[in-house]
Amino acid sequence: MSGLRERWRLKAMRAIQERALDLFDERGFGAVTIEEIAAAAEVSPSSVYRIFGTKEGIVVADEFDHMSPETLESLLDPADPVGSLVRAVRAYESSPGPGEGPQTGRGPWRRVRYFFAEPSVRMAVCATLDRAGGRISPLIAATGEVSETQARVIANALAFGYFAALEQWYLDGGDRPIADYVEEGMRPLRAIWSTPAGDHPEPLSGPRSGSG
Amino acid sequence: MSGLRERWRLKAMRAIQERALDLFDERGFGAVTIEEIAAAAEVSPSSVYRIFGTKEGIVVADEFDHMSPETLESLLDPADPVGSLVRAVRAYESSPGPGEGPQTGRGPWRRVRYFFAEPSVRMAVCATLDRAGGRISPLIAATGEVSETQARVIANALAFGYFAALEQWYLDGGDRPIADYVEEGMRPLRAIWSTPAGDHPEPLSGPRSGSG
DNA sequence: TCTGATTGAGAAAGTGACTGTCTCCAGCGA
DNA sequence: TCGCTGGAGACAGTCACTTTCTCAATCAGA
Repeated sequence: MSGLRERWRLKAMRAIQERALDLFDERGFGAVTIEEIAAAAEVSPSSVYRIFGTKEGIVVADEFDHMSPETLESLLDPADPVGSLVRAVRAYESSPGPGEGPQTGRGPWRRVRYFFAEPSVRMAVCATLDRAGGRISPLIAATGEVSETQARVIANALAFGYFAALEQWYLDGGDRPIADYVEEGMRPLRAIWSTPAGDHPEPLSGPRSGSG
Repeated sequence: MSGLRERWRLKAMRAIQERALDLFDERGFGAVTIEEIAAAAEVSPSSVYRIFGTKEGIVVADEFDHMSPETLESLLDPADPVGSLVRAVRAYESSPGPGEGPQTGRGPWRRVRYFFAEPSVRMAVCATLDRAGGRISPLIAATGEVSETQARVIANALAFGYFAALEQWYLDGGDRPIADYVEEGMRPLRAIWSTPAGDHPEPLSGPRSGSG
């Protein structure tokens, strides 16, 4: 396993991201072309597109998109999605190396700045979250506690609630754990699960409902 | 008031949207160029960009973006955001002319198909909802019932919850009132407001909290 | 180790969305 | 009626992204 080709790809991926962020930090996202990034990373522009799809993809590098359904399922407890999200964020946050501050240049959080500073990147992040919601909702629906529509609503609330918390973290300067923001910000959502299940579903059925 | 220039702009706007949707329906979103749309609407490509900004903008035509802060504030009751959203949707739905089915070609809902069928349009819709969330959240925060982060989370839950309901409506074929989907889908979110206020806030404060 | 099939990187040309800039005319206020 | 101005059109340029082709390197089988 792990053929040379895979290795090359991984190496190129890192190189492109690092060099691209260097250039972005230096001259701004919009002022850097894919061609320049490719040159700096010593790969061809084609490879950049093969690996990341879009310019924004270099920054977003959708982790959720590449997460296997099994991993996602094992990560998300449908009975306590907020809690599992908080735990996941906390685990992720403490993994690379503690003490390395947010905007200290390095670290995986250097990217996050562009999530909120660059409109097109923000848009790409929203698209990623949207896809994440689409993957989460069936897991929520599988519990049978809520209708399909409600599962979608809840899944989106989770995905974009996380985003909201992340933005607040960013706006505050990024020097507190993100997980704290997620936990605090999403506390109201927990009321959903502390409500008797029977109070939610009542799926669409019966006569065509009110305003016809 | 209502100078000729305004008139021209409105007329052009309608023409562009109508003709563009005709072309999209006929040959697909991706296969139609701005130049063709401009020609069909008898305006210059520059005007298309001046009016809609992007190709996707022709379809999305962000109503929320152009809503004045006052209108938004009068529309949204921070004490019952879900309820006011449902009411707004119901009002909007019954306004143009009842009985005109969704995918019967005409009607304002012809556009919605592209929200979900065309990825780039979907992305633009997400961006619009994201901006809507950004405008809603201060209204939620103004109540003082929740922290700023929580207000952001809730605002996003509302905006993208609406989107989720709309998608379900679309997937079901679009022959029931959207408001029904919104009402049913967002029912769990109402639990947020039926929870004693004091249970939510507890804003970030005190010692730098848990994991440091 | 050699051989053939396959995969994937690079090269290059093309497309079209979007951005400036300029000109000019028509609408608006005096 | 007469400037003034804002906005529409024309146009050239940029660059993200696509498509296609070629070729080298990798991997499977003998």
